[in-house]
Amino acid sequence: MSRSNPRVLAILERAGGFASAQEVYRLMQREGESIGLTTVYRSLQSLVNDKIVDVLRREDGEAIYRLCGGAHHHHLVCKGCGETIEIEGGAIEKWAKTMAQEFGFREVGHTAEIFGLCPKC
Amino acid sequence: MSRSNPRVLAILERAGGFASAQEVYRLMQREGESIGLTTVYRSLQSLVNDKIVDVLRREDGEAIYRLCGGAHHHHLVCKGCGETIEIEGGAIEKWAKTMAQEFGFREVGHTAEIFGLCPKC
DNA sequence: ATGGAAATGAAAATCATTTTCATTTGTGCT
DNA sequence: AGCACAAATGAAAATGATTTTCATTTCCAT
Ligand SMILES: [Zn+2]
Ligand SMILES: [Zn+2]
Ligand SMILES: [Zn+2]
Ligand SMILES: [Zn+2]
Repeated sequence: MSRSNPRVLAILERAGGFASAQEVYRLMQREGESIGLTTVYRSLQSLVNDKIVDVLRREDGEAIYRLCGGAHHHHLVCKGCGETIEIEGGAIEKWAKTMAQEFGFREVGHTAEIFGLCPKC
Repeated sequence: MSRSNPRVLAILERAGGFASAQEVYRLMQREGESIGLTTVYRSLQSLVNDKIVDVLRREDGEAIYRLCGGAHHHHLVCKGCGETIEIEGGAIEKWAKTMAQEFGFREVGHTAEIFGLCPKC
């Protein structure tokens, strides 16, 4: 699971930072790269494990993979063109901690995304 | 899409407030209710349209349906037993608005969930 | 060069969800 | 009651993403 990773990663970059497994596969085909769909899935999974890419879900449930800096952060996503901006959690970091504490939850994590239309769309 | 809705809704209540379509179906079977899987899907969809239930995604992408009060709110979910607590967004609401504004986004919405282990788990 | 481990990919298997379509049910009218 | 027509239902097939299987290929160390 090593020779393919860089190739998949390169495509993901060229795709604008995010794409589904199927899309990565189609893109690679179109560019004449030789790779199997299975390997695309495996590479993406491996990149997720290494925390090099981030995975989340489209509305329809399809997983999309996204290049991602290492530190904890959140996203501002354009519903129109898909552009993704990494943003700081700011106030919600504390909010999440406080809420969890209030109800006695342990091993807490959180997700938070903002979506809308970017200036261009 | 009317005779089934109340039955599906009743099951969802008895299930603790949330379940996937497949789970609702299995539960109804087990309780001797006569209903088709297709109808379960359709009823849930209809309940979502009427904003009586809320739909979101499990980690694995399966859609789960959840009884839900009408007002805007967020959730604190137990990874162990699935218990869900509705909570206020508090600081998040302003955070989302501010962030969106800063980048010139319009028609903004947001999602935020906290997950962890509840006191019982 | 040789053997074994890791990586690959085609094809089959899974699984949730949607679509199709024929049948059943409900409702209003005569 | 008898009839007509629309809405609701559900079984079975289709779809589509993801995973599993398994035989083959590629690496790498000896
Ligand atoms: Zn945009
Ligand atoms: Zn955060
Ligand atoms: Zn719990
Ligand atoms: Zn909110």
